[in-house]
Amino acid sequence: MNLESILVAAVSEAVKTLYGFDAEANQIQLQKTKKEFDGDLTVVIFPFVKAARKSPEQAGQEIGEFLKKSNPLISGFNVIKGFLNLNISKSYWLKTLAEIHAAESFGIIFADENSKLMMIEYSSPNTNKPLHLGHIRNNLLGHSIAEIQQANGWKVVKTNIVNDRGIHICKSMLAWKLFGNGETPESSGLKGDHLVGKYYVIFDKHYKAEIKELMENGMTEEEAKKSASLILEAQKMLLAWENNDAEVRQLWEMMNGWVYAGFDKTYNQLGVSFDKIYYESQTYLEGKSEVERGEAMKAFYRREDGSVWADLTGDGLDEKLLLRADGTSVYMTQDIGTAKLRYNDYPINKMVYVVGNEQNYHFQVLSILLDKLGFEWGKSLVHFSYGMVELPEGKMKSREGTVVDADDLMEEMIETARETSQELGKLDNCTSEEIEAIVRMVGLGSLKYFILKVDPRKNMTFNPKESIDFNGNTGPFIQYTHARIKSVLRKATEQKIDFSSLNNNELDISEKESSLVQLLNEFPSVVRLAGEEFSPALIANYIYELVKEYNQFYHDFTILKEENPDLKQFRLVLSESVASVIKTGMGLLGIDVPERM
RNA sequence: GGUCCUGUAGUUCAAUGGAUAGAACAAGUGUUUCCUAAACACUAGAUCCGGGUUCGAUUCCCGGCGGGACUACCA
Repeated sequence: MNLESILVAAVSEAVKTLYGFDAEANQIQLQKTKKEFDGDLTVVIFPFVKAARKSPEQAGQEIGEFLKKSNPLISGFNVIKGFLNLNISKSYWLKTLAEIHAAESFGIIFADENSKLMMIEYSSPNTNKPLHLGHIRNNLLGHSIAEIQQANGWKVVKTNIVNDRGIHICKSMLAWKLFGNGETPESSGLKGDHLVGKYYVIFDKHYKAEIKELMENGMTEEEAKKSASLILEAQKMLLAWENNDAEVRQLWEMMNGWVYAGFDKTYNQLGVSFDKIYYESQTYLEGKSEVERGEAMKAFYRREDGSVWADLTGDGLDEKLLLRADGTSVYMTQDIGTAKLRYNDYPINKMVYVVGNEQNYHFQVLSILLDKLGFEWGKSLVHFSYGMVELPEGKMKSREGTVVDADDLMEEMIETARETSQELGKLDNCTSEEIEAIVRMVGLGSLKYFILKVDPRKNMTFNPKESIDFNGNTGPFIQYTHARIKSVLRKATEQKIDFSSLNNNELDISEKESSLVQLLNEFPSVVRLAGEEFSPALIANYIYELVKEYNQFYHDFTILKEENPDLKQFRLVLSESVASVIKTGMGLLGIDVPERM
């Protein structure tokens, strides 16, 4: 039984004995004692004052006395207002640290054959332009959540749906065909995804010019948008693609090949990966046939022009297009097909889509459509909806060139890490390979932590003009602390000091030390909560707090020069445990920590 | 218009209905013969407005005001 449940039971017994009060579980509120007060854990007395018919102070005093007498874990207490602050015995914390230190993978639950399977979709890029900062948030969240769920005992399949077909792809293809003069990644020196993105922009430029011209000749904007030759050509291309036109398919394969090579580099740099990749081009036909099946079973209906729709007005929503009049598919069509294929391919217990909150409506609709098609799992899809990354001026707009490119940003962060390291002279004794590895770790660590420390549901702001900090609540701060601990441990090993376990369980350790053990002890429940809430931010904030506390300890106490060998050993064990939790926790965020920096 | 999200120091972020609303950055000041000063310490600074529920509300409810997203034969 853990400390909390022991105390809850003890408090329950206390109020029963003292006041004849049968407390319900949620009435016994145990919380961590705030820093400014003496104590480790605090019982909130207010729920009992009515039954006690005493002032909160008096009741707190009585309950405190009772607990202290009946429980050797409690070494003391004090009451302030309606709060009973309990001191937990030092020996308890020593025993706890020994357990933490001995644990194989503290805080982690491994999956076994009985574990349930969670499929997590993230990234889901379009193959018409390179990845940007918004995708970075998506990828980091998806990867981290997969790690966190795995640490909570789920079997996880990471998946990606590549939106490799559709009108937007045809736009890049058409522009390249018209204006590209055979340009390739090799001939241009451009990364493949950037090259294709360039033609997407070129399409848009020419398309806009054409619209403008048509409007000057008297068309309304709406008419012009529909009748511009470029868009008609792109639509024709999409139709040709769906009809397996050899030439279009060949162009498509070539350009997508460029993009995939580029994406692979970006994913690799970012440190994310997938167990199973689906391609829209391979799932949309399944979606189409599902839509047709839905039409046959009268879940959907066909309009006179041949387009197929779902009427969702009964669900409080609008009507939703599922197939265009020319028979081509839309985004929703393929998502239906992809979902079905996934459930065919895997025994999925929980399907999670990591997709931005701008698509809340889309997933609401998808869920209903799958349900209407008779899939019993339709309503159980989880849309993990995260907030947008905004610039100080507002949303990033690819057409206005305000996007922050993923490759550029990562490179900048690594360069900043390199400069900082040089200024501080931290890596003067390292080989160039080591330097490369460390500055990469630190640069990416700063970026990843910056993004993941924010509550995923909230929008966040990124200011490209102010580069991401390396001091304070940042990735490098945490990495630095880890490196410092490792440095001390290396020296201890050199000095042949044994810190493989604790020899003395009756040491008189300080408040700061016992509170560090207490904090370490919270790690498993933070991992549990992060899993339930789908929130890497909880892990990030926890690690920051741990590291901040540890740095105070490191500053105020000496480790290797401590004269009492048992105390020295305790501090080494404590330090090693902190380093281990930092490494594990940061690992759950997809952030590496260095041995030195 | 409709649906949904959101509003905390100058800025970026925290706070299972609990104590004097925490950090970081930016500003100012200090700490190094001592295990890595990418550290530590100190000073100053905030809950959009109005009601309600509660012993207690940043948190829950209602009404304003501000910001955002969605509401495409785009993805």
